[in-house]
Amino acid sequence: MSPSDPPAPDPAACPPHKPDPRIQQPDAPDACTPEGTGHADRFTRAREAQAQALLEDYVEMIGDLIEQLGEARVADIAARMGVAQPTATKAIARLKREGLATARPYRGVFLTETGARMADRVRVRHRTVVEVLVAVGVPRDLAELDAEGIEHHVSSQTLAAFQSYLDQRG
Amino acid sequence: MSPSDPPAPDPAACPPHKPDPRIQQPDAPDACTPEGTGHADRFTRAREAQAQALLEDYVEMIGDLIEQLGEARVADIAARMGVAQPTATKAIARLKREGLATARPYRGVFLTETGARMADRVRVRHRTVVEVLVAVGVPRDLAELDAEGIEHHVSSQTLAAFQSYLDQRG
DNA sequence: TCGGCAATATAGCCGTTGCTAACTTGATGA
DNA sequence: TCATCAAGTTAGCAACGGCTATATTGCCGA
Ligand SMILES: [Mn+2]
Ligand SMILES: [Mn+2]
Ligand SMILES: [Mn+2]
Ligand SMILES: [Mn+2]
Repeated sequence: MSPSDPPAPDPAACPPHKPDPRIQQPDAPDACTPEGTGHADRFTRAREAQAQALLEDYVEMIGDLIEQLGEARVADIAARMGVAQPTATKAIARLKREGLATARPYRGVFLTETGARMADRVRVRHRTVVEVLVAVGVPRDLAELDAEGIEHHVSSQTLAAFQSYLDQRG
Repeated sequence: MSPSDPPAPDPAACPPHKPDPRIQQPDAPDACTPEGTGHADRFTRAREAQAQALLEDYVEMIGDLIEQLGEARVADIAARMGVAQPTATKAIARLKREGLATARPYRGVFLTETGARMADRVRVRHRTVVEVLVAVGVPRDLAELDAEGIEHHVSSQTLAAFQSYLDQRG
């Protein structure tokens, strides 16, 4: 596993990189070929989830701000996200592009119907993730921290399993 | 929550954006000011975890490939990550920059001591996350998928809690 | 009313992570 | 031996998400 320790491949097991045009039917998964393990989709999936994460957090937070303060200002959004104001403005531009928010320049930011629905969904999921973490023994403060990243990778089916788990253990 | 529904802020509760130079001591958390809630660190933390995610996945996978095939080739890395070869090459360049891997051009990729240690740590964490998900009722296939993203946001303390949970419930 | 200032927007930089197209290299087999 | 061609690299593009510096706007109080 170190550069000075060149690997000793077992030549009998998995001859690497000798394209063997013999009996291979092209769509049969080959145990000796990395593609055969089908791990790639996992990473693609995780990347897609991550691409949504920023939108989800902004939308949830804008919903919170409107609820708590009556409006969502760029300065407040930026402060809560821990970014500079132009960064928040740029993110809001993306929210608008994706139909999740609207904004009147130099005024507040508002959620569309779609955005508001996403905010609610994300808020529920966030709370459920925290509760599951607490239920398995994570201190609540820490659960709150870790959940902020974890939540975006919890699929709806996994979320359903979480809810069952919490219900059934009262 | 919609643009046509301008918020009705409770003016008595939290007068927004009137900088009130009165009795405020500057470092006292203000309940009416979003910064006072101290949520920003959470997101900063999640962003930092995410910045590590790519490195962690590559390092783990390179370790797997060396173990399984005796060597880690760019083509195999790219295939398993579900990206194009130049994307893998670029990621490997970052691994080298960060002291996690070395590579002989046109030959294989190798892990440094640091990289190998990270690979082991990440592999253990990945398995633990999957086992916790399974333990709370997530089907194993799905647990494997979701864990690929979740793992990177599980802090070492949360991981310790996960391990205790798994131990204590046999 | 209107000048000043705080909030917001814009411009432009950087690094990361994808991609495709084109070039280089080196291993293989005839 | 050496031509071929798969594997790898390089070049260059785009989108995203940070940032700072600067321009703009609109709100409030004098
Ligand atoms: Mn989050
Ligand atoms: Mn959240
Ligand atoms: Mn992962
Ligand atoms: Mn993993």
